[in-house]
Amino acid sequence: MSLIDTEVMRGLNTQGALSHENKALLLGLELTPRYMSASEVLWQEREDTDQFCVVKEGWAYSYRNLKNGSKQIFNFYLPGDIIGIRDFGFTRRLTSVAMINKGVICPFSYQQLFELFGRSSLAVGIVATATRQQAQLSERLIYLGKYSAYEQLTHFLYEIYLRLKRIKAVENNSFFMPLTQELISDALGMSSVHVSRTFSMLREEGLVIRKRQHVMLPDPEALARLVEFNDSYIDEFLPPSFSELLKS
Amino acid sequence: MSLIDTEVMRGLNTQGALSHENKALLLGLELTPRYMSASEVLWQEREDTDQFCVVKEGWAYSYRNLKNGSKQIFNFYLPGDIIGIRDFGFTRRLTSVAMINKGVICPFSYQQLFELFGRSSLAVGIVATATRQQAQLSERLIYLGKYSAYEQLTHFLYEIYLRLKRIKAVENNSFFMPLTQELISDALGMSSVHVSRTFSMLREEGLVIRKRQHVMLPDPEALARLVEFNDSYIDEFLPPSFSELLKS
DNA sequence: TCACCAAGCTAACGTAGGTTATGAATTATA
DNA sequence: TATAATTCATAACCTACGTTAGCTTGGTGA
Repeated sequence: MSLIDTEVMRGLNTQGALSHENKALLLGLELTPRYMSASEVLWQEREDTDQFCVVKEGWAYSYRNLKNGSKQIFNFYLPGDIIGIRDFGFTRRLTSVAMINKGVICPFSYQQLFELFGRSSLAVGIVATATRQQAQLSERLIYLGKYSAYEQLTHFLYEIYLRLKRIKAVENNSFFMPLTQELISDALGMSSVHVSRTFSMLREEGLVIRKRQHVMLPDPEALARLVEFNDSYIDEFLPPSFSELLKS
Repeated sequence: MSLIDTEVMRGLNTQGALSHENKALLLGLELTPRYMSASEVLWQEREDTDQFCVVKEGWAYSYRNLKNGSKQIFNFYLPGDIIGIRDFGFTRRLTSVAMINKGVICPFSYQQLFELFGRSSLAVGIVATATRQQAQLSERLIYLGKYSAYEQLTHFLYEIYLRLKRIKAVENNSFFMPLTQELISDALGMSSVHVSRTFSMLREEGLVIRKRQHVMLPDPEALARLVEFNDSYIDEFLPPSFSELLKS
């Protein structure tokens, strides 16, 4: 998997926005795959930052261990996602990142990206990726602040569903989700007991059927209606002016 | 105020990182000031995106009105902050932005920025700004998720204090903060009643003295210790490699 | 100076969700 | 196949915070 296969670049590409030159630059970034075992740590908070990673297989997550013993998860990374943009512009990692299940990641250095910046307009793609991730976090912020656990979990599941659908990892409204309820609770800022309770509610209502790591949403749109999902931050293409720039 | 006077660019500048050429480019962005009255709206959610703004005077905030009638505030913008980076890469605004008190803002178009991208390495500065804002949000996420209202408010006040100190708006541990308790409650995701309760606690403990829009923190470091404040996302300079790039 | 209104304080009461605990189901390891 | 370790479900109890309400304070304008 090369950088061109990541979410944003793929989006650019399908719009025919990338010039041959820019494509060549992206493909030129040699991405040597690294095989990761489950719960293997990519990096720890406060380590020096020197690289991004593209997830090729498996799921990963960024988190911070808090002084009170609990853990806050910021983001889950699915295949095609770029990890580490958050730390771009800082000398040290702001969060730790670890694999959830086993998988494959492809690291590439900041240095390589700098060289791109100097030679091409691809920077906008990176900026766009960064803002997209920020937008995802912002949506989470809303649900943390103002909605009940029921609505939070609904929103979370629907977001995962949409992201997996984008990478063709949903079949018959079913998908593989290697998350324990404890991981979910760390992401949503609630207790794992309450995650369980809330899953029970969703199950009784027939909205979510879950068997371990296998999730089925009989009627995904019903979930979306429950939370009035704002999917522009996931689905939207780049504005036309971006495409123009990238063709040059 | 030109773009060069914004937080990140100022940081770059004081490190001697900006080449003459890049400085000239930044200064060339004519920023015509616009005088804003209190609670005037800069833009609404879903409007077309076409510009950033630099806050010259006054405070502003980004927010979204929720279907349940409440409001979630994402960010407060102080003088020197750039508003609108969040929307860069999207065709429509993700949040509304309004002034809190009266002030002055300087808009500049995305188009102008694109031209910079094509001609210089300044993109890294923008990326860095975007990631810094993201980092701020991430910290808020932690406090929303895992900490009590007391700790949240403490963290919030200390963050404002630090940001104001950076722009020399703190004197004798005192500063001007034009926020009502209701605005704070919308930002922290709690009720305004509970914000008041929590302020009372902080007052009784002698940690925060507040008279309307005037705040004094007799011992700021005491607050920092309470929340183990991670200030790297506010204070840290850019990594050396960025500076190198920007000199060219 | 008075009237008005927004902002803030405090109290009383209700509830969503935290905590602790126990047991069942599932997976991993020997 | 037995044993241990996770993961999940459900119950009982508790608390931080939301909600509603009534009062005080301070700023603003005629």
